[in-house]
Amino acid sequence: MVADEKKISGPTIMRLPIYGQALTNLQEKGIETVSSRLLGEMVGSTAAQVRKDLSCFGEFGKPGTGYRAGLLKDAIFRILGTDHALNTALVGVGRLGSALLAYPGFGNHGLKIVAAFDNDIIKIGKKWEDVIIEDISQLGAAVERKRIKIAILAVPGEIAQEVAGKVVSSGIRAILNFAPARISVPEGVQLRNVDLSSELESLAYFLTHGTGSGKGPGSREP
Amino acid sequence: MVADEKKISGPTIMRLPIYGQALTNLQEKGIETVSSRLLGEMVGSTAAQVRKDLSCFGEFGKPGTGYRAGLLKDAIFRILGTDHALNTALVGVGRLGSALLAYPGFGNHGLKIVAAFDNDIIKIGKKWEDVIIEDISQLGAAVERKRIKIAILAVPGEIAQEVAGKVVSSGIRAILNFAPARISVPEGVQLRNVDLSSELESLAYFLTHGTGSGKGPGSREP
DNA sequence: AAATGTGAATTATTTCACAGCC
DNA sequence: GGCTGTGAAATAATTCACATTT
Repeated sequence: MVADEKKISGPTIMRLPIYGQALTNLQEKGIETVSSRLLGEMVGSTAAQVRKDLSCFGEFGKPGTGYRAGLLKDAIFRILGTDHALNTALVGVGRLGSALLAYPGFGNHGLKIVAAFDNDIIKIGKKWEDVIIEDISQLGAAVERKRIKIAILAVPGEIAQEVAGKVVSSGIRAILNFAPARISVPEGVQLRNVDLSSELESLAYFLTHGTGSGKGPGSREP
Repeated sequence: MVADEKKISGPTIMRLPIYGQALTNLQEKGIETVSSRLLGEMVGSTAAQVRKDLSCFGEFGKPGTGYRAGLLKDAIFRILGTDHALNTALVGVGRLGSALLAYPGFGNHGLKIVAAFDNDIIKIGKKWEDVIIEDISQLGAAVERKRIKIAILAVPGEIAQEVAGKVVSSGIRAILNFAPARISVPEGVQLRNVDLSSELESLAYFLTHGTGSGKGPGSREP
């Protein structure tokens, strides 16, 4: 709510969670201060990149000293919006879905899977990691009752588009899609596809064709 | 082996698998020809982008007609290197790992999970999706015997770096890392991190701060 | 001395626009 | 008429270099 953020570029935003993760690690080790150089090393980037990214919002670094890990971490999660509760629904409790329910890291910060849906009569009513699986028809009601803001889609590719439609109808405006299929959503709905096959296939390219690592997450310092 | 590829940029390579997927869909429907406009729509991009990407290698499009879906698809998988066998090992058969073993799409093209490893004595020797789980100590032998080229890491974050070391020692030169931790590898080893928490967190940003969708996979036409 | 923040330069990527082909 | 391939323009992102602060 405070008016501080300037304008943050796309790639920078994709890196913020990674900085947040590294800062959390540092804090757990009791380290209170970190330089852009060290932070860059931790996340596989450069000092200059880190400073540019971090210069977007406020001033959390002191020349000669570095950044205050705690303050910076809090600021990052505040910018991301994960400092307050952001309830999430899992749609599709198959193998991948149930793995995501238990994935460590999804439970951190404001993000929390508070409901799970499936169309398999066998699964409905069962409890999985503290969440009772409901029929997909209950989605709309649950979204309202539990203030769900984000849906994680982990359904078979063939029904992904159909299910995405139901998700959008229920009022959800952000979808993280793990289904091996492209879906389309109306304007105003945020969509991110995590395509596991694509990741593997593009990795194959870099394996056979020399070095270069592309620019996806990962890589080594220069 | 043929000398045709020009120089393909990083972002283009990340999109090739997605084009490949779309072209496969078209081919299954019996559609033999596709325009850059339609292909762009299918993958959530623009016609100009598609043409630029596809212009990198050879000429598979005919003015006035479009691209030959079949030929283009084959060319893409040949460029990616997934037209011939590329054996893959899964390391870590926990919830996420076993979901990946069964993930549809990983079995397609040249990519195939031909071995799985874990350190849990209970799991070792069991068969999961046609693959017998072996002790991690067998990794080196299996890499040589089965010509394994890529490792998929799905182990707990705390041991990810240690396991990555073993993977590299075994001779593997490409790692797809699903562990919720950054790992570092020697130069010459291709590394790609798939950080599920980061994806969710950056999606949270775009949810709260208006539209813009970043530039990760996903988005809508202009 | 060490490290940030930032304008400027460089490099990369996307978009445009149009000549040439079917 | 519709569509590709591509050089040129525009936009975006990274890297550099350095003035400034602790």
